[in-house]
Amino acid sequence: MPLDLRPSDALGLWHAATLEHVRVIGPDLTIRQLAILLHIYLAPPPHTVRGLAAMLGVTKPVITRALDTMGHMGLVRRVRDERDRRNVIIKRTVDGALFVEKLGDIIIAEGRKLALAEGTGS
Amino acid sequence: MPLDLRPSDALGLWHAATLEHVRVIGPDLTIRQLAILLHIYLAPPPHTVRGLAAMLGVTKPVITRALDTMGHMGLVRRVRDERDRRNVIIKRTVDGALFVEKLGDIIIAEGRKLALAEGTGS
DNA sequence: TCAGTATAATTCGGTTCCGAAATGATGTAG
DNA sequence: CTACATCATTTCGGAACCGAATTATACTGA
Repeated sequence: MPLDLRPSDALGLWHAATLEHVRVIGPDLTIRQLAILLHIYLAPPPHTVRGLAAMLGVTKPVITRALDTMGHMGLVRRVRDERDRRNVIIKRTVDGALFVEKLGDIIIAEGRKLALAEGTGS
Repeated sequence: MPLDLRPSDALGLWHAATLEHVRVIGPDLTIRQLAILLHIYLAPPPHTVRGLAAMLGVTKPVITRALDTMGHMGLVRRVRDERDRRNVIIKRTVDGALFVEKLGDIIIAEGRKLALAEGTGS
């Protein structure tokens, strides 16, 4: 049951991984953009602007702007839905997958460090 | 050993908690600000601008601006160091402690949901 | 006292983000 | 074919953030 976190675990992990995120990845991603990116890569497709906006409880321009930025970084890709050309389908990219994988590595590494620190401490 | 996360656990937890963070807390905190805030509340004091800047690998103006914003939100407080009046000591506040606690609750709640979902799944 | 060092804050031009409202493009129903 | 509905995007004014350079304040040592 690896997800039954105690409060000190939860915040300690967030602290360590967020710190490492800033150090390694830098400031070039807001929390909203991160949430959108993770949802695109971890939730089953298809993903639309409207769907993402509803998911996060934000307006559609927020999604459009985030896709602009992340598209420019190569993390996501837009494709018109040919069934209904009003829709835009957001696709994954190789660079985006690598980015998400790297984030996962950071979290796991920091979690492991904390587990070790606790083990020696108690 | 609650922090020995598998890759799917780590990213799943990040996904769920970041999503909930955006929904509940909103956009009013950048990743850098979050890292600074967590460090102030989870690492032993005293905290100075210089120390925080070195910790995150950023310049001091980044910290100054973040403290301006978060100070205005009531999440942290600045106090001049009377020993060496060049230094600024960053202090915790009640509102900041409540904020961090709320974030911890979000993470724990999402972690518990994921643990349950895995339990039924396998 | 007077340079030199160290700390935090401020300024600069440029970029991005915010929410709200307006616009464009596409589909649907009468 | 004409309204209407539904998407996504663009525009607007205002705010925050970015890195780099500069300024202001305070300590230190000769």
